[in-house]
Amino acid sequence: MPAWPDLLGPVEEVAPHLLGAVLRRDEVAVRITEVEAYAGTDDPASHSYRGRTRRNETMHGAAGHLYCYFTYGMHTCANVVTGPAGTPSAVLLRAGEVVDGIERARSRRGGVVDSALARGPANLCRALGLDLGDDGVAFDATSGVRLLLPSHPLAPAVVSIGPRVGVRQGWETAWRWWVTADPTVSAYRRHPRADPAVPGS
DNA sequence: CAAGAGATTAGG
DNA sequence: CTAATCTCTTGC
Repeated sequence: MPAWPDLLGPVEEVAPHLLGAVLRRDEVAVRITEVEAYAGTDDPASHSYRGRTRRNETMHGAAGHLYCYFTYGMHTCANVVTGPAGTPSAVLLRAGEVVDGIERARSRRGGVVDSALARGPANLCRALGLDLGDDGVAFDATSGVRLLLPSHPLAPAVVSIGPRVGVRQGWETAWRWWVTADPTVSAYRRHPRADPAVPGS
């Protein structure tokens, strides 16, 4: 029996179930309002599309771990790994609502309105104090990083679905889920040089 | 080996 | 629109 049976499964099924989950890092907790799915070698937008590297090592591990990566020379983003070991897939946590430790989150983010404290994948990490040192940690008491899944998935009526933000290849795949009209959700931005639509699709 | 792109963001 | 400047991929 895997440690996180609810996280193990096709990433496009697990991802929307993470909406409403609470990710806690010590005293700060965030209720997840926006996620994106990234799969293995068939998904051109995924870090694991071109195989295993030192950076995406955690993505190839077992479900129930945190995959943190560094990007654009300055930002950390966090994912929940959802595949069995050897099958890379993960859910990018794009935005959330700070539900505990808001004073600490404010001091880390400096000057933004509360709804923007954890808006955007890199900002969510800053609010929670997550960085590369948290890559690969398991969700358990000893790591200080915990994940509380909702007892029931959010009703489909309050969930919106659309294309992933900022990806150049595979942008047509509607693998982004967010809580409809939630003020903490980030704005959609197309990649400046997104691949043209495939004719006939 | 050098250059470019990237699951981003804040600031003009 | 640009800079910030890490990690990996692509091109010469």
